Amino acid sequence: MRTTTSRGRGSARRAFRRSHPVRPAAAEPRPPARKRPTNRAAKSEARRAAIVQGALDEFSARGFAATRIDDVAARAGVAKGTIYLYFDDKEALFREIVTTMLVPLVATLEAPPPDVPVRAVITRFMELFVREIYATQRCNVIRLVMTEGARFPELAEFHYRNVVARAIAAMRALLTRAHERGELKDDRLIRFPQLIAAPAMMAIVWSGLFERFAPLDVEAMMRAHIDTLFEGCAP
Amino acid sequence: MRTTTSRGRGSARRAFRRSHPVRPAAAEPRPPARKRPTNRAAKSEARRAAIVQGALDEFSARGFAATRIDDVAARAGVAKGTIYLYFDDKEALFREIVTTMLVPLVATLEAPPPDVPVRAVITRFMELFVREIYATQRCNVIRLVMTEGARFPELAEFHYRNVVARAIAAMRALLTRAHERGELKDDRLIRFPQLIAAPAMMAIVWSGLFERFAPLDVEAMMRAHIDTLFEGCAP
DNA sequence: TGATTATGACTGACTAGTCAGTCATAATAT
DNA sequence: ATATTATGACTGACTAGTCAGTCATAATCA
Repeated sequence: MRTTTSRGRGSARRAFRRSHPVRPAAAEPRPPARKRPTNRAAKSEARRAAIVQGALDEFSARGFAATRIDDVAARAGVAKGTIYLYFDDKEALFREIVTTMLVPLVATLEAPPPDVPVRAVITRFMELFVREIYATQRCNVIRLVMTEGARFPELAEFHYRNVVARAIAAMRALLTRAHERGELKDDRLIRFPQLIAAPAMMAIVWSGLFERFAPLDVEAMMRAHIDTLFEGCAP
Repeated sequence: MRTTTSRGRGSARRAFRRSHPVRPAAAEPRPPARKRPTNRAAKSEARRAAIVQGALDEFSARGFAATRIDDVAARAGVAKGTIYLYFDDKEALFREIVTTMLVPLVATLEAPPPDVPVRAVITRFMELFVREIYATQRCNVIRLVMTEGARFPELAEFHYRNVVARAIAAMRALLTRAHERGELKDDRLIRFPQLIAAPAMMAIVWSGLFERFAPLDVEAMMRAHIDTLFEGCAP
């Protein structure tokens, strides 16, 4: 089935420019604003969005390998061939989803966090996680990265460099300042910021596997996590 | 491709009994020790083991959907048809692996833990995790459950009931006794024992996705985790 | 303005290939 | 001798990706 790194020898090269635009509007060599420059372009953008949404739904429900392009097309209300006008192949479509859904979110983490107590900042992060990730489709996207990432090394690497590494760097900066201010007793969390995010990941995995018969109160767990993180459990 | 819940309409029913034995050796109605009571049975058991091992390798490397039975057969040094003598279908083979590799381990957790300080017990658990799971093939099996579980609801449920639920129950019992002994300041961990295991899961996911270019010192992270768990990070 | 031509987005039947599972035949043990 | 176990060529179901052709819309002309 050629699951990984597929590239049918003569794949839709034609579609490449469309598939990786730098936002077409800006890059064009000036078609000097004739009439409505929109109708065609607008429709195109809408179709593209429909395809991405359809693909996200299907990938979320079935995973990469088991998703049929025909089903994505049906969901997007589009013919199969149309998808190949917008995306090179199944894998490119998959990458697009992951990229567009997750990368923008990192900016939030990197925004210079106010010098309020770390605990307050981390508490806000956790609220953000619950509201903007756990409760949204982004949760599915992250789950997809975790479940399919091992089979798509470039995707995993891209995700690491553009999401994980940046998030960790931001977190480290924050923690380091807090440490200097004397808000942390040592550098444990600075060395392993993963410890802060681990329960969030646990929540995503848990909900994907066990939610049906063992629901989890994620908000409460996150609160318990933060309490533990700062106060510990020893009396 | 019929990834999920596949069952070619007329699948190898013949093989069912063989595929779910209660360990043939024990259950047999006494074949009263002729000469070598072994040759046939032993060979059979060896083949079975070879198949399971081959399947584990392939599934670990490629995931369920992308694994070809032909490759499993090749790896096991066996013809394709032979696999269907031992297992009903691809899914049964997959289940077998998960079951036999993980279930036995739970017993260790359930063994009445000595009434030493919780911290010591949990430290031992973490060492056990690193030595018996993280550093072994079991790590791949758990990763498989996490990555494929969502597409195999029965598998996820089986795994929950036979591994996760039992581990959590054992952990809760342990924590409750510790709480009564005054070793915990409140019931946070009792309500969310997931918080104890979260970094272990993080380690498994991380190693699967990012190990290549961002290795993680799991032992050190686990030590940091335990320190945090009990002492917290506030000065 | 309205008629005519050009464009390229869209379609879906089709190709080329994959792979789980079967079964007639062969090998082997008792 | 014959029951059991193993083999691997084969089948049939299924799907990613292609491409020749259609048609709504845009551009151009009269």
